[in-house]
Amino acid sequence: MNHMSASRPYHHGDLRAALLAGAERTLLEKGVAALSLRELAREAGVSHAAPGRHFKDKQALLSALALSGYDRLARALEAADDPALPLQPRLTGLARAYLRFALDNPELLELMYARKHDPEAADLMATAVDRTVGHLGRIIAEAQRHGEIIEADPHHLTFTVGAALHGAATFSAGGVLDRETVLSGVDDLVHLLLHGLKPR
Amino acid sequence: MNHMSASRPYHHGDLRAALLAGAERTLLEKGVAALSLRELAREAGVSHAAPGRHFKDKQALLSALALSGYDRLARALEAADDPALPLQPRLTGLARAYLRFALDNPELLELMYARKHDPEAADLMATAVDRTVGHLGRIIAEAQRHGEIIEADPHHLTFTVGAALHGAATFSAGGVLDRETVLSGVDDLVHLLLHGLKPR
DNA sequence: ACCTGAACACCGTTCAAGT
DNA sequence: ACCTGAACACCGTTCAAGT
Repeated sequence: MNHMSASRPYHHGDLRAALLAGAERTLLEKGVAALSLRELAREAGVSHAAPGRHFKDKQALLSALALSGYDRLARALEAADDPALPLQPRLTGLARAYLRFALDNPELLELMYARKHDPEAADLMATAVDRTVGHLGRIIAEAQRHGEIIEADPHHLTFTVGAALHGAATFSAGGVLDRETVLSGVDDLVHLLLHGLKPR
Repeated sequence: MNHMSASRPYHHGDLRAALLAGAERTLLEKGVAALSLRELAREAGVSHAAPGRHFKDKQALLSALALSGYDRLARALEAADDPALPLQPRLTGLARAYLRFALDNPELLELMYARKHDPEAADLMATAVDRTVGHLGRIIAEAQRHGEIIEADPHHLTFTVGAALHGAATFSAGGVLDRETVLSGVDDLVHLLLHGLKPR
C-alpha cells in the first residue's frame, strides 16, 4: 500500500543531498573534470533531467559543494584552535589543520577558490572566507594587544599570514611535496613568520 | 600558380601556433570554461578534426598553454630582478612582478597550477617551477652568505617566501582585493617576511 | 605531412507531460 | 512538488579518405 515501497520510487526522497554526496565522492576520487550531472543522476537512480529541479545548472552544484567545503574547513579550524595556547603554538596548530585539510581535499580546495561562481554564490563564499580570515584577524589583534605582535596595520598582518598559509596549502595540495614533508615544515613556517628571515 | 593564394588554402601554414594564440585570447577574455577545440578550429578556419593533428587531446593544448605561461613568468621575473639592489628592495621588485603577472593573467595562473597534466607535461612543468623557485633559492642563499638572512635550512626559507608570494598572488588573482591595494601592499609583505611579526 | 567529413559516444539544459 | 522522456545544441575523439 505504501507507494515508497517499490525499489525505485518515483520520488527519490532527498535527491539534493544524494547528488551532493555523490559529487563529493567523485571529486575526491576522480577530480572535478570527471563530474557529470548525468552520471550523478545515474548513480542516484534517477533520470538525467532530475538534477535540474535541485540545481539550476552544473555551476550551482559546484558552488554548493564549495560552500559546504568552507563550512567543513571553518569547523576544522575552530576545532583545532586552542585559545589557551601561546601565540606561536596556537598559530602552528591552526596552520597544521589548514594544511591537513588541503592535503585531504585538494580538488575541493581548488573548487573553493575558483573564480567562477554566480553572484549570489560568490556572496556566500565571500562571507565564508571572511569568517575564516576574521578568525585569524582576531587572533592577531589579540596578540597585538598583548604586545606579542608589532603594532602594524592588522589587515596587512592578516593578509601576510593568510597568504603564507594559503600558499603553503596550495603547494601542499599541488602534490609537489609529500605529506610528511609539508606537515613537518609547519613549525618552521610559523617560526619564520613570527621572527622574520633577518638575523636579530 | 601559388597553391597558397586561395583565401582558404588546404594547409593552414602554422595551425599549431594559431590554435595556441586563439586559446590564449579566449583564456584571457572568457576563461578556461569557454575553451573549446571545435570553437578554436572554427576561428582558425579549419575543420573540427584538424587540431587533433597538433595536440593529442584538449589537455595537451592546456598543458602547452601552461608551459608558455611559465616561460613568460620566468622572463618577467628575470627582467624584474636587479641583483645590484639590496635584499629587501630586490625581493620587493620580484614580488611586485609576480603579483602583476597574477593580476594580468588570473586564468592562466590557475591553469599553470592545475594538477591535471599528463606525466610528460607534468615533468616539463616541474622543471619550469624549479627554474623559478631555483632563482629565488639562489637569491636567498646569496643573502645568507652575506649574513643578511639567518642560517636556517635554505629550502625551508625558500618554501616560506615562495608560499607567501604565491598565496598573495592567488589572493590577487582571485579578485577579492583590487589591483592598487594588492600592489601597494607588497612593500609591507616583504618587510614582514624579513622582519617578522614579533617585536624586536 | 596535413587536413576533411562523417560517425560515435558523450555532455548540459529545456520543457511538455506524467505521478 | 517532484520526476520522466524526448529533443536540442553542443562537445572531444577517432578514422577512413582526400590533397
